[in-house]
Amino acid sequence: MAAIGDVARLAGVSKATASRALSGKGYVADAARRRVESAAAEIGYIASPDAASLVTGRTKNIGVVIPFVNRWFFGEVLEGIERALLTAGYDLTLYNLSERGPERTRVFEFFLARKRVDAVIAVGVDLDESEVAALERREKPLVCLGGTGGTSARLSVDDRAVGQLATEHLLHLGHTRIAHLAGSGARAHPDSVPGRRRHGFLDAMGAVGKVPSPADIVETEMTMPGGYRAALQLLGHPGPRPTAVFAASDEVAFGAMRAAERLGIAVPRELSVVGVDGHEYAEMFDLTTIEQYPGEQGRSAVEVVLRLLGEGEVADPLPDSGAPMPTRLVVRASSTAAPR
Amino acid sequence: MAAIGDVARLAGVSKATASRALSGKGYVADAARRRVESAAAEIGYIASPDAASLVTGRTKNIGVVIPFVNRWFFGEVLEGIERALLTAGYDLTLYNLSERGPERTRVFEFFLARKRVDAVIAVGVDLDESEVAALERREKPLVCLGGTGGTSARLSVDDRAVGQLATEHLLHLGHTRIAHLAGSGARAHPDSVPGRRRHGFLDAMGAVGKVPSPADIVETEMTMPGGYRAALQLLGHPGPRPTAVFAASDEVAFGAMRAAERLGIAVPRELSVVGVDGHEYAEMFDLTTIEQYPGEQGRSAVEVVLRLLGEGEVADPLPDSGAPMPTRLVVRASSTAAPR
DNA sequence: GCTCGAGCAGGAACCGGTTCCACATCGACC
DNA sequence: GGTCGATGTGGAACCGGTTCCTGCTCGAGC
Repeated sequence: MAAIGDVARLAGVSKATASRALSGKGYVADAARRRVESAAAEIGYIASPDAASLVTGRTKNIGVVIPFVNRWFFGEVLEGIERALLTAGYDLTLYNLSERGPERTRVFEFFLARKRVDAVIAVGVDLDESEVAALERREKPLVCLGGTGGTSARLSVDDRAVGQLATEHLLHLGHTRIAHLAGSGARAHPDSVPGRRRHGFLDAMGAVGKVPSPADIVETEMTMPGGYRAALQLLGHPGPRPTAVFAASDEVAFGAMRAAERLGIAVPRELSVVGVDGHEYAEMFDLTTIEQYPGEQGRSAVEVVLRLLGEGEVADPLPDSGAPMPTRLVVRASSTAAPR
Repeated sequence: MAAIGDVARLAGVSKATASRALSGKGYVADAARRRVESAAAEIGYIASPDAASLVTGRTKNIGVVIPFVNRWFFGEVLEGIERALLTAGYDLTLYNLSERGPERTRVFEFFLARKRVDAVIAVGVDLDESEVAALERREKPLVCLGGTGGTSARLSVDDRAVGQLATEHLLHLGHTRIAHLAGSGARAHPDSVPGRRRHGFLDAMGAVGKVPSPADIVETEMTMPGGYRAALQLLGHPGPRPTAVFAASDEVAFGAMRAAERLGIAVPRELSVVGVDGHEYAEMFDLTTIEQYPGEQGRSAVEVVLRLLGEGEVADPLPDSGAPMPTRLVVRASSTAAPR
């Protein structure tokens, strides 16, 4: 394989000059630069990132830790991150981790601690102190998107407000008994995403003097089958039922709609359903939802990471770092309506 | 940051011995090995992969090219690959590429051609010669999972047989007019996955002397909304309709079922639907499907890659390299039934 | 005419490992 | 007792870049 020494020799300059010519840093005469460039092209020279990393300490590679790739929100975030990194000339190393365990420890202590990545983006991960410490010890910038833990840069939507808004929408329609299909751990971890959404739900209910019965808050895995099972449990028994459901995600909402159909409950005539995400299927299911823009969120996370690494114009204004990411309520009449 | 020289000094040995002790290669006295190990632990030494790669030429990093992360099949494959690589101590660098274009060229010519990855796994990508050549030039092993192009290692299910089996199932039930919701490009690219499934469909129909009318084969994006729109087009008009549909994927099938519901067509009484994939939602939707096991497929791809890289026991028998990956027909009575 | 700094180029050190080679020791075997 | 192979160790070269430092040229300014 061609090395930079070969290019230099062919161009009749030293390695130092060839390096400067190709990287564009430092003084190089135009003529020399052109000779180096054409020499490089001629022998198909491609620089070894390893050698460069070794001396510069930069790898142009970002580690991304994400618990699922196959849930819509996470998949979209990942795609957004990937695209943004690629256009910035960065690689993305993927670590697909969910539950705590030896594997997860190994990734933080070993894989991420090596010199391989310049920084880490953690999406929807609840980090504990030791994990954050492992990164800090190696001075790796960390950007968190959703999830909890990690002190430095953090991006997220205001999940409490999201839960509140969704619930208020149902209240405005005149519903009085509203149930919540919450994500698992919502009660146990009030700071987690499901916890915050549940909190918003309770706030909105409390504001109009309602205290939901415990049976009207069901926790479930945030997937379609999870929503399906939870909704069967919530709606499947005889006797009075809630007339509206706030589902912690669109996928849960789809499952709930499917369960309602199975139970012969008409949506929205007998049951209103609202979700969260702006899932690409929401339109097809005619689901009222609070959209968030995961692809954009991923892109923003990359922006912040690059800024932390000192890339891009220093003059670039920081993106309102504190402010929550945008969301939008999208009402679709065939999933939410006034109660009978 | 601690370097191997520091470890060596602390242990009272040379760099060479420290390196041998830590890598386990070459002769090292037990006592020395223990001293080196405890010295390394004491100062929290972690080897720099860049330095090691520079001299060994191995990066312990595999590039994965995949067109979508947010479709079930691809997400599962990706998860399977990730897990298998992680346990083998490899990193995974993700390239999320679909359409041909300058970006895709850039990835093959530049990102993948550098020394950063030891090998490439391409999932569901139709590679052209120049792309394959770019990898061969750099002597990077390439394993393909689905998709077309690329001569070396290739894993896939027998998609023609899958299409045939699905269709035969419907024929056995007594259906005579069967439609096919095909993936886009099925007709134009007979070697692609959708093309092969369509081929199997036509074969099965042909074997009983039927030639489907062109209107009964609709091509669509292989997603739920795609299946929905295609099914509306197929079933939405007045007049006689097909009594069964073979959908090119489960997601398409879900969309079709949703469309049927919207049109007031009862499944399976008036319309049988069969899909392909074994999607995690298939059980909930009670969908008859031909399961394949994308997670397993990803794992197998990793196995092959590692073997090509000379990892693992040389004695390991090759996994029946030529044979197609397994599939299984799962009949669920509430999506397929005999016609009225 | 001299000084000074900008522009340009090359030699050499260096990043942090791995590996080749030379050398030393020691027990076994003839 | 001498030869041989297995075992163990260290010095030094090397992988392929980047960057520091030195030195040269040349035009501008005094």
